[in-house]
Amino acid sequence: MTFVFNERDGCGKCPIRHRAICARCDADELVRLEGLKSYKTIEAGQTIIWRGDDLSHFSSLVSGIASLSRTLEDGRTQMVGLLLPSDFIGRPGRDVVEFDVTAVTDVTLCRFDRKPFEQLVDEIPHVSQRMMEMALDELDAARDWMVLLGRKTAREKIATFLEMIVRRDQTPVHSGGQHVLPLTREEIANFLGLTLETVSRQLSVMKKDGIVAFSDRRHFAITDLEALHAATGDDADGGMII
Amino acid sequence: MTFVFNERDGCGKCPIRHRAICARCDADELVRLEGLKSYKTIEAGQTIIWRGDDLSHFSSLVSGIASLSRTLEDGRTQMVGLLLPSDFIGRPGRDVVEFDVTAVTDVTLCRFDRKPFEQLVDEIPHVSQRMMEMALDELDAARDWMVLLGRKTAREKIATFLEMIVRRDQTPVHSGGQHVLPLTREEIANFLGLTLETVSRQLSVMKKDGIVAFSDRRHFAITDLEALHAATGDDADGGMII
DNA sequence: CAGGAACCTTGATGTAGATCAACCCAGATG
DNA sequence: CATCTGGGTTGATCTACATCAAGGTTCCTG
Repeated sequence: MTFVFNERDGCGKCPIRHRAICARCDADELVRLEGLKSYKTIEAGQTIIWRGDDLSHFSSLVSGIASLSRTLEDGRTQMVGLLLPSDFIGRPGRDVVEFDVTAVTDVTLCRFDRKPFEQLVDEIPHVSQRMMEMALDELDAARDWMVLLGRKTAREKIATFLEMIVRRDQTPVHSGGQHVLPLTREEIANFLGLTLETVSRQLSVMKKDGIVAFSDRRHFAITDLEALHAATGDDADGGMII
Repeated sequence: MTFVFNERDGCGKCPIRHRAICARCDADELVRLEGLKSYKTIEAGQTIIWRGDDLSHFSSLVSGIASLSRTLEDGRTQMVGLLLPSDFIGRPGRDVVEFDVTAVTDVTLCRFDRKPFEQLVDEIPHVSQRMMEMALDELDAARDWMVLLGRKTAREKIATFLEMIVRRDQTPVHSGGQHVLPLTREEIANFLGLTLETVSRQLSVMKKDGIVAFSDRRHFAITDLEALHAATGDDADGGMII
C-alpha cells in the first residue's frame, strides 16, 4: 500500500536530505541514497500509480499535490488521502499499491529504487522509527476522517475540510488571509463522500452565512473562524493531525 | 493515539512472547519486559481508556474484543477499529489517546509501563520495524474502511462487514460454518455509519435472499458466499487487510 | 416464575442528500 | 472575436436511510 508521511518542516528541497526521512541520521547515512535518486514530473490529472501496480521504487513528493483514492466498479470513487510536498509514496514490505495515486496538480517526484531503500530501513534504526511514527500519525488522521465520513453532515464535512485546508496551508504570510483551494468541486466531493452538487450548495450556504468569502473559484478567505469551527461538529480541542 | 496491531499467528499467550512484538528478536531481548508486565481484566461494556486520557502504559489484548471509537458532542458515535486478541493499545511517541477504547466483551489486558517499552522500541531495531509494518497494515485497513463509509450503500456495508467477520474468524474448525457475531446491532451500526434499525432491516433482507442464516441473534452461517461477496461491491481480488 | 431490562424487529413517516437537468462563466483555441 | 470546453451554480424531484413508534424476544434477578 501507499504510505504517506508528513513533514512540513523540511527544507522543501529533495526529500532525501529531509528531516522527513530521518531527523537523527547524520549526513553520511543519508548520502548513501543520493546517487540513486531520479526526478520525474507528472501532469495534473495523470495517474501516477494504479491500484495493483508493482511498486518498483519509492517516491517522495517534491512539489504539487496528489491524491490517494479507490474507485468501485460502477465509478463511485472515494479519496482516502491527500499527498502534499514531502509526503511519501510506497512502503517497505509490500510491493503492490492498494490505491490509485493521481496528480491533482502538476507534480514532481523524487524517486529511488526499492531495494536500496528497504535496505536503508533495515540498517538504520532511526529510519524505521521515524516511519513508524509517521505511519501512526497517518493512522490517526485516517481514523479522524472515518468519523467525518461515517457520522458528519454535509455542512460539517465541508467546514471540517475548509478548516483542514487552512490548517495545512503553509503559505508563508497568509496573503491577506487568502487560501488556495487545490481541488475541484468533484474532487472535494470524492474526498468527503458527497456529490459535487452538494459541495457547491453547502459552499454557497456558508458564503451566505458569512463564514467564507470566495474571491474566485479557487481562492477563499475565512471570514468567521469561530463560526467555521462551530460548523465542523468537533469539540474545542479536538483536531485532526494532518 | 491508539495503535493496534494484528498478529494472528502468535501463540495466544501473553503477547510479550508474541511474534507480534518482534519475530526476529531473540529470547534475551524479549525477556527484558517480562518482569514489568501485569494483567488486568475489564468487564464488557466498560471503557478502558477515554479519549484524552494519559497513556501511562501499553497494553496488549490477551482475550476478548475491544473497540476504538469517537463520540461527537451530540452523541453520534463512529467506531474506527475493532481490537482482537494480540492487538495493541498505546503508541510510542504520544502520551494521549485520541479515541475511546471500550471493552465489547470481557477483556483481559497484558500491560506494561510506557518508559521501558519506549526504550525497547528505541534500542531494538526489529521492534520499530515490526511496528511500522503493522501500523501500515492498519492504515490500509482504515483506508479500506473509509471507502466503505464514504461510498457504500447500507447493503454493501453489511455484506462487507459479514465478510470481514468471516475472514477474521479464527475458530479452529469453523464449527459447521457457524460464526459468532460479537457486536450488538447498535455497535454494528456505529461501525458502519448506519442506524441500528437499518442494520436490522438489511440483515433481514439478506436472510430472505438466502445469503445468511441466523441460528440465534449472535450466531450465523453464510449460506451463499458468492452472493455475499457480490453484495459487498468490492471487485474479485480486492480485500481488506484486517 | 413474574417482571424487568436490554436487545431486536418491523412499520409508518420524514428528510438530507442524490439525481436529473438547465444554465452560467472563465479560460483555451482556432 | 466566436465558440468550445471544463468546471461551477442553482432548481426540481426522487430515494435511501434516518427517525419515530410499537411490539416481540431473551435473559437476568428477585
